[in-house]
Amino acid sequence: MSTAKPFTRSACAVANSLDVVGDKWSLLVVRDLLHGKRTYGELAGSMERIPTNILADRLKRLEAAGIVQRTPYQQQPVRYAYTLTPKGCALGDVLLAFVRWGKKYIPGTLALNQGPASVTSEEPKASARRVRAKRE
Amino acid sequence: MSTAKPFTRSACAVANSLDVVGDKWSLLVVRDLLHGKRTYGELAGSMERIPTNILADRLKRLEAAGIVQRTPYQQQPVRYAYTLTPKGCALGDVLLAFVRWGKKYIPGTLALNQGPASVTSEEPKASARRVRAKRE
DNA sequence: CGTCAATACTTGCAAAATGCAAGTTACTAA
DNA sequence: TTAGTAACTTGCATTTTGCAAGTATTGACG
Repeated sequence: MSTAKPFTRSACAVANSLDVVGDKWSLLVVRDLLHGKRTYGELAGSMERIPTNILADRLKRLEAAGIVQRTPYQQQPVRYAYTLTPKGCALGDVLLAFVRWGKKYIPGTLALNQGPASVTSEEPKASARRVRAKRE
Repeated sequence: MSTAKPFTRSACAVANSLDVVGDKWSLLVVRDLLHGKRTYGELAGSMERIPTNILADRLKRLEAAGIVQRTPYQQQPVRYAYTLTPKGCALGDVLLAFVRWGKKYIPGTLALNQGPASVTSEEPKASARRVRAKRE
């Protein structure tokens, strides 16, 4: 029978979660995505200065894991917007736990507007939009 | 003025939390400590087979971060027991968030008795105790 | 006394991940 | 044609991981 046991280490939920987002950058990308950032440039520029090759790699992994979704928002020069899937949004609880713990036990740290309001639907304004505004 | 800004990346609570426990093993050690494991051998043997050098390193880091506490429980051959500080216990909420997320979104995973009951005060029985049992 | 066994770590070294800088591709405005 | 922006990719040096084996301490056994 198909025993279906692709677990790297064990069946522990914690261990397997860490195999997906247990590194120093993945959850920061998810955090920024929750905050409303959507393009590669926004993620690369605004964060804690994640190296661009790491960002590209994390986005690929997170997409493969079904946590982020990549959709083209423009055709001519194909540009992609990254958004969280329900699975990715659910990581907000983990983020929130980290925020609470960090704020309480690491003096000086603070939460950057961890509100659910920032996940509203806006278009990737400015940047690439500016281009075709003049054309018509 | 003493601006006190020892932050590696930013003042974000998430980023700083990840700088402390944002790797694949640290939280698993905390998990096992929450489950009642206390000695180096128990941690090394029972887990998802953490390499022993990594375990030693993580215990040092977690101790330096004020998350675990190392206390001798025996003098002759000095043996240490590792326990969680309040700061370390508080990571239980983060673990719990991971468990919930993992169980929901990673099929097949499960929580290993994540009960707070296991943190009661027992002695590091067996192991080193067996030795002097025969003496009397 | 010599050897074995157990606990708790270290050390060596190959393999993988990370981080910085620079390059590439696509396309458009001037 | 030149310059500029967005989105990546590539090279390479440094760091971290992981596996295996070794070390140190002490009691047990013969």
